Amino acid sequence: MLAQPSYLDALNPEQRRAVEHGVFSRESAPQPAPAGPLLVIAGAGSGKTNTLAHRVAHLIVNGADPRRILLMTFSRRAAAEMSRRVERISRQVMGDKAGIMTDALAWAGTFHGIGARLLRDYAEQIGLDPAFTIHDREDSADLMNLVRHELGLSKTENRFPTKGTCLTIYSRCVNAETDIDQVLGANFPWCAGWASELRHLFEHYVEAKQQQNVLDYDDLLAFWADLMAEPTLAEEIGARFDYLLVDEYQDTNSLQAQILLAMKPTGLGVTVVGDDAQSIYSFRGATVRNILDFPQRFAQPARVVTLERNYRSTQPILEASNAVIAAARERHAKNLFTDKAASQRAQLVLVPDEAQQARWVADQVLRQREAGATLKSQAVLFRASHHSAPLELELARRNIPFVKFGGLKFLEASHIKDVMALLRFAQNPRSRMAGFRAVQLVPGVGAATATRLLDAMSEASDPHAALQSFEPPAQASEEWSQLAALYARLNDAGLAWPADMELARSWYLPQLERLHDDAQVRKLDVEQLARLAAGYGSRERFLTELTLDPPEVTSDQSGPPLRDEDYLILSTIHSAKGQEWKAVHVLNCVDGCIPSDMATGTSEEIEEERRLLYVAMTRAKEQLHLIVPQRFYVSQQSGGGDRHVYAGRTRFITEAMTAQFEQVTWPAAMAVHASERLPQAPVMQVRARARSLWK
DNA sequence: CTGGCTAAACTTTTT
DNA sequence: GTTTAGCCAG
Repeated sequence: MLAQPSYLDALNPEQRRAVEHGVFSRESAPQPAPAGPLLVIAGAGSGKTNTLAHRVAHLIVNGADPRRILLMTFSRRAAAEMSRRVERISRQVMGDKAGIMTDALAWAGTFHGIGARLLRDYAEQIGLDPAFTIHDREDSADLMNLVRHELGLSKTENRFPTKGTCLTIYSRCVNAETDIDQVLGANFPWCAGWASELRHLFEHYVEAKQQQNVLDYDDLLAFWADLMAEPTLAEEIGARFDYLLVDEYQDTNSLQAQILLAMKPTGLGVTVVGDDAQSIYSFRGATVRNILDFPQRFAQPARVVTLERNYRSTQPILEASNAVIAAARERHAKNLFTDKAASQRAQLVLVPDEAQQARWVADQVLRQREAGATLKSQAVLFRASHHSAPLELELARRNIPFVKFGGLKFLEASHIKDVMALLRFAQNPRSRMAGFRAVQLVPGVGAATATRLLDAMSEASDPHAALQSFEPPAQASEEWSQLAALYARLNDAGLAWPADMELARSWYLPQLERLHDDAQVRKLDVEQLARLAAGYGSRERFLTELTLDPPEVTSDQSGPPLRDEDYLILSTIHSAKGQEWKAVHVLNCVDGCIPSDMATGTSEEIEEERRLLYVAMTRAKEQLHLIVPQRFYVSQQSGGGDRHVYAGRTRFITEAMTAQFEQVTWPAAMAVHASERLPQAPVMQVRARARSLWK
């Protein structure tokens, strides 16, 4: 007989209720049928990840089959963290056997990643070729651009929306399951005049994807939903899992909710966890209605457990954060409380400009380290990736190591995309996007020759043979034959990954030298990619998983710091979700940055920006600094040249709320000066400009 | 037809 | 500051 399991002792009563919901402690498997649906509303820092991990571990310890647990998280990073914790908890009870059990927790990943796996399994049954490759956002945008050109939409009299905007609109329609007119009206009013052209464009975009046997991110969800719309398949797939758990449910969209319901129509075995106050992905179609309406989606309504005890932050930090979110227009009452008393309030730091902000942060970070805090226990958060640019310079100047999350990714560098295109084209010869990029690497081959080749390949029953027999222009023939030889070898069934990568790399390096002045730096990235490749089992897995879960760190630096080295964390607020640090610095807490001047169109957008600030603030355990640079250097405005503008403190911290903060002015000498100069209302001109772009 | 050039437009958050 | 459309010489 199992004793009262001690791993549950550390949980508070609400957490415990969530963990134990419907789980019967018994010595041996199997568990009885899973219980009804469970919704956990988990406030910031309330031990959400820990609770979910305990629930999974508790299920496994009590006989649930880990191979039949589907665990969906927001990123693969979160999935890995969850698996790690589940194993640690299980180990307390099961000893070494726990490792084997949790290794079997094979279905942990993102909605998109799980979708890709299921679609490959069931491809043939829904008319897909299982060799499909997956387009990342850039590939999707490029394909959209191609179609846009083919339809003559790039030279309309009034400017047609850019490829990125088109893709965003398309994606929104798919993810929110909404008609294009509605999406345009609600989110892209300046494009409303283009509705019929866009519809036409999307029709051809979908056609192009299908011809090329590629799926974009949206397809992974949409086709999964389609798969579940077929009753026999839905039955079969749903029955593969006893338990279905979803983290960060507030950031799922209606398509994801539909998939969830189709997987488990009764709600038996379903657990979702989230916090409506931390919903920050509506730009991606996420809707907070998913979590609010969840209890009523099933015949047997979900049990709701609310976690309000905060284990992360000190009382003053929590009070300041609560004050910010209390001003939200719509708020689902939750009162976070903590035992962690502290005398130090959150700081509101006034600095003259962004350069001084960078200096202040660097000083502060070093001071904390002197006081014993590692760099890794500190983070600098910001709204937009480029906000950290001056700080990155300052850190580099002072030799303070850092790692940046969010923003431009490793995979977006052109030389990395080149290598990926070479491999993707080998994997999927129907992919015009990959082929178009890959073959133009041959000197003397441009867009016209590439198109001629791709046309020949798409008409041929054997595209590989068509490539081999293609006749390039005379001046390219010698280099071409080398590329053709490369593809002959890449298609050899006997080739064992990662040998493909080696072949592609050795063919590509001479091209790299020819194309780029800074070939040496780029070469290091290509080598990094080759090292990464060795960690995957096959070419298909490498391409799929890298696309769905790209390395998060930028590679501009001389390479990511070594694992055991100490480094400061720089992150966009979005990428900071679910994380926590001892000390948090939030850059640019001014109107125009938070809220972003790109997101002040509707009150919904503004509310989301407020939640974004709340998410940033609630990452802090002991120290929180919101920095307010007063002067910005703005360049290239339509109105006339570069100039300085004065920015006001973010509107989300009202005058009344400033009592929650210790106000600091730096350097001290500017204190008097600053209070005279600080305008009450925001005066950044960029907002008007941004709006006028679309008028 | 390719590839180098200039002029002009654009600039959030991410699976 | 960065990407893209368009032009033109070879």
